[in-house]
Amino acid sequence: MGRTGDTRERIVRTSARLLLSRSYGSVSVDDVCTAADVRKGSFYHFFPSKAELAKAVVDLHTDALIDRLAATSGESAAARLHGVADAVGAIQARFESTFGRVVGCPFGNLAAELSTVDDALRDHLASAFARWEREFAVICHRAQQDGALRDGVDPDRLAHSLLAHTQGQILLAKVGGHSAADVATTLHDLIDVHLREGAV
Amino acid sequence: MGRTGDTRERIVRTSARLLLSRSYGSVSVDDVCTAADVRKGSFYHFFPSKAELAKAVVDLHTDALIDRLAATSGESAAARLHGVADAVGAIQARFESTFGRVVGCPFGNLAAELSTVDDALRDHLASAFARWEREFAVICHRAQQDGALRDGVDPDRLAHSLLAHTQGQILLAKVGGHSAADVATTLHDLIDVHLREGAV
DNA sequence: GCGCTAGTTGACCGGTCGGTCAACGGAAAT
DNA sequence: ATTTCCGTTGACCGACCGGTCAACTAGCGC
Repeated sequence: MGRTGDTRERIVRTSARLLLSRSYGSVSVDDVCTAADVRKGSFYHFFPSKAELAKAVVDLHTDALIDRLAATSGESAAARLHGVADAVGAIQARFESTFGRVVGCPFGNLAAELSTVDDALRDHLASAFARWEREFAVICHRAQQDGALRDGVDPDRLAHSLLAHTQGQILLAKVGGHSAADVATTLHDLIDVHLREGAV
Repeated sequence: MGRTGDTRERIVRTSARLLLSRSYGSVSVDDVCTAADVRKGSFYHFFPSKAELAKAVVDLHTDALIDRLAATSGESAAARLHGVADAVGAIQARFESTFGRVVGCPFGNLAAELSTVDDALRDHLASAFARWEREFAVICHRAQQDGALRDGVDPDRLAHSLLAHTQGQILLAKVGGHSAADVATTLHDLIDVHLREGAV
């Protein structure tokens, strides 16, 4: 075996930061290399292309998100639903304090920019979103079993709706210059209208 | 005066098409010029920069959207609310048939990609979204006056929520390969949960 | 201590990027 | 008919893009 280092990880983490602060198109491989203090040859030793780097960044965020959702607990399913909104709010708040403003969702940003440009990356993002939605759906189904959902509310549709709302809300906050706290608030509102009155 | 032509308009319309089918970063000025059969010098006669072209494209879509919303009528405010969902669905369906798949919202795509990159463009998009949201809000307020809204539903928040939902739903359809019809359906669902039962 | 190999380096490449410019052309106003 | 000036043209620019490569180096297994 040859030597071992943290170069690859440094590249991914640095890219994650740069991709949040700007767009995929405006972040060059040279930018990444400079910021990560890595020579370009090393970059292409680990990644066959810039697009593959983007996938790695998506994976990084996916893992982080799943971890945080797993840590989200609450007595009732209804409370766990609100916990999801809190998790999203917390992540966005961290980004906001790091970059000084809402910079968007790591998945949503890449999805909007590259879904029509790179099919492989779109697939990758679709999988990430699907996984995310499945996590939501599990909680929504439990909420329904608990009788916390309003009549006629389909748990799968609610999960999808929740995800869409999250994406849209973050996007609007990003372009409108709103705060991460507002994102969480409107998310809580959406959950409330789907819950039976009095449910906790 | 010198001669007059449709060059500028041809540039804008061609760009609108290209920007929907791909991303801002992946569409070069040369691409636009080739597709519009315009020489680059002419392009820069009308637009000081590529970013200014993007603004013009945003304006084009804004006008089209406002026109369509104005044409949306219905007996009751509740029906007009659903008419908004239909309008969005119709626009997306047209894009879908043109490009063979859901390609995203013209505003949302640019907002996601460029909000963190170009401040002037972000402002421009923020104004477009604000105008859009105001149109929604008027209808939501009327619905409330008609007593069609569920108790505790704030019309302004509903308008914002509707916009966010639209954006998120379109984004998810784009990355997930869903159809424009699904977007409209989920939008109708969202409206229904905010309406008092039995309201039309 | 030696060989293997994963990791590193920096020079290099062709193409494309957004943008510039001086010269030219043609319709409208006089 | 001449002036005027918006519109048009195509050659041109330096910077930067993503990506390549041959030579080199340092650590692990032996």
